[in-house]
Amino acid sequence: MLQQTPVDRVLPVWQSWLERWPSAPALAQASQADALRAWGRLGYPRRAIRLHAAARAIVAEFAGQVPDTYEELRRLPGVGDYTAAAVLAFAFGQRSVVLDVNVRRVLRRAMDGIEHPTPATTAAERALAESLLPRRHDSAARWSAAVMELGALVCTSRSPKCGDCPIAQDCTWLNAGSPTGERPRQQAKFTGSDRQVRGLIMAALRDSPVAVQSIDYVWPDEAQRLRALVGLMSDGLIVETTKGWTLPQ
DNA sequence: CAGCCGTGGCG
DNA sequence: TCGCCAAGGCT
Repeated sequence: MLQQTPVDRVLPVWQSWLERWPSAPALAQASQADALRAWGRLGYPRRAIRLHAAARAIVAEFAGQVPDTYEELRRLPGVGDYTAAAVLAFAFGQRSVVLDVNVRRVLRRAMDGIEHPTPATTAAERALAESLLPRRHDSAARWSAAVMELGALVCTSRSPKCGDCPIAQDCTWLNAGSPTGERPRQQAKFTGSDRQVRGLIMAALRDSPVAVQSIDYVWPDEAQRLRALVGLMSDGLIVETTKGWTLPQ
């Protein structure tokens, strides 16, 4: 849920989700449609499908127990480098290099003196993080949590609160006068995009099925609407039934 | 590797 | 108002 989504927005959904499905086997028994509805408006609904699929994989391949190795975690749908590393550190207390956008930004500024990290994680960056990570396992997980928090609350992308920063004296970027760097990546416009159309379709189907001949009220442009429907279908987020378009059961 | 995938709050 | 950006992952 936290992938590309602020903690404050995730928290209420996460709580009700775990109340309803407190374990992987519990989630595995739910329908995809129920998972998608419980996901609500968190965004990127493919994550809900992947989380649900991961729960079923955990049941099928790991006897219902979340695996505790990097390789096994990475086999689960929706689990990439960051998520696998985070689960190892924060759920299992292992020493793993957790490189999310917050950690990357803090290290970039403090150590390299550059405002923004590159779009993709580099080998040098990984080596640096590894060299800074405490050797003790419990200290390592605590360090990662602390740096992530520092990046999320103080060393933010826009208007960082350097006055509140505990490592301000040692920050290369701040000591260099906080030079403006290049933007990491520009995000495509959302209004009028296929993403918006997909979101509108998903929002409608979370409430109830929509008859095939009635779906055009969601978005007038037929070509774009069709593109969104085909995409959502191929992503396994919607299906066409006798009742019309619905969430997958 | 670049492009794509939601949503909402904030400056 | 509107662009920026958020505990990434996948193709």
